[in-house]
Amino acid sequence: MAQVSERSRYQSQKQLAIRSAASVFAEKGFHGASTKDIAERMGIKQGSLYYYFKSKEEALGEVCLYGIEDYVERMQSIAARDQPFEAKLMAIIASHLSSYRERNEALKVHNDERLYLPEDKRARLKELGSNYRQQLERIFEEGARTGALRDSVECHFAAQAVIGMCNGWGDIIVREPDLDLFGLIQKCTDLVLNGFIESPKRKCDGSEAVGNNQDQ
Amino acid sequence: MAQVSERSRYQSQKQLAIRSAASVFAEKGFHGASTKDIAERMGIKQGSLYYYFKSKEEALGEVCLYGIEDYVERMQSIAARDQPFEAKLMAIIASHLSSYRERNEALKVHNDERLYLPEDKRARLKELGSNYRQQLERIFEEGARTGALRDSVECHFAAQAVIGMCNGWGDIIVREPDLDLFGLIQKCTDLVLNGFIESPKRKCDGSEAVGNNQDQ
DNA sequence: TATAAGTTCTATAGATTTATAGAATTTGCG
DNA sequence: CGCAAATTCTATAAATCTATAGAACTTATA
Repeated sequence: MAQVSERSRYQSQKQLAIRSAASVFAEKGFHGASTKDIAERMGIKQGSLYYYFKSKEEALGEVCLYGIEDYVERMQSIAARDQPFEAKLMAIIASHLSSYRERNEALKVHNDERLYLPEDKRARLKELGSNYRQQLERIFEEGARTGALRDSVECHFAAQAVIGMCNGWGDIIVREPDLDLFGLIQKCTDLVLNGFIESPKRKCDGSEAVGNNQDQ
Repeated sequence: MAQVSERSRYQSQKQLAIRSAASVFAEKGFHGASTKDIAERMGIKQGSLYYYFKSKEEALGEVCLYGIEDYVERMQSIAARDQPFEAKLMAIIASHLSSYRERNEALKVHNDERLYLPEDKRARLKELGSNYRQQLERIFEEGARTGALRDSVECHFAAQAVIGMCNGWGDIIVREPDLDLFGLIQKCTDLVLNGFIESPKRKCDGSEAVGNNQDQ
């Protein structure tokens, strides 16, 4: 019956295995999750899981990689755009927060569980994470160059702060399915751009940049 | 009887047990840590640990409570002060970030591992966490009332955002002992107050630049 | 010193988990 | 159909890990 090739079945089952592992790891943590849990969520028996993963640790490695690869790809596509700073920032925040709502429990697993991988298996993840942060840093640097940012802003701090803030919302987004993601994206962007304080000299050009972009 | 002395030994050993558990849980996670690990860090044998904890889960509960109690106490003392909004905000950020550098691996454990406690054991933690957030919310509300904050600021969002951002720095602070904490505190406060954007010219009335676009 | 309470140790039952081997089943295809 | 490869299953060893029981050791004090 299956018209598709064997290779394709393997691929789709492997994908299912990775997603099942992501789901279980996100819920119970790496050490709290058993290979039986993962296999059951996938609909096969515990022993069969080893047809797709050499070890539980390898499963974690693949889940983390899957999660962060997607995350970095989005960043690259945003960074490459020809848009003003404010629009890029909002797109990045939108992409980051959205990935917690979408298929991507894998990103949460990467954030929370990657430290349980041995050093050598974490090298690639580090590279990708640094890449993400550096691209965000460069966006801030460009914003500073074009005069959109205050002179005092340190781009390394800024990038780390935005990433950290978004990661912080990740937990809440996952736990509260009814949360208004779009409103949250706007409020976060507004915070990062303008802060909370009342200022006598506030830029208030509402039409600019911020309302007109949506990322997936 | 010798109550004083023996009682005192029990107390100090129990405290040591809680800190050892906090340290091991912070490093390996609740499920990744064994009671043997905790006992060894404490300098006793695995079985002896059960003189101080009825179960591993109870140990987690006590660690989490220890961590967040301290955290909430600091918030209460700050909230009670008679200071302008900006000073309180900075004090809160300072307190939060400092606790990751100090004795308080317990706060990190609370943040990362408390979900592995059963519902009923988490009730008290929830209460304390809510208390913290509500007090911070009230500080923002007061800031709004006194005109220090923009009208459009939503205090619930603001409180959650500040907490999330600080938690995000927690991981980094723990991992990088040489990080300049005082500089970080200043930069975080500056971000929350002023944002990153250059704000030249125009002041505007109530209508906000970014906050008014809803319905997704 | 003798005693009793307090603290820690040893040993182990019982449960769970990872990973492997080989049998059994399913699938694609000539 | 009937073969061979791909996929999944069963069964299990070996290594955990939690929690308990009871023995042994410590300490304060009578």
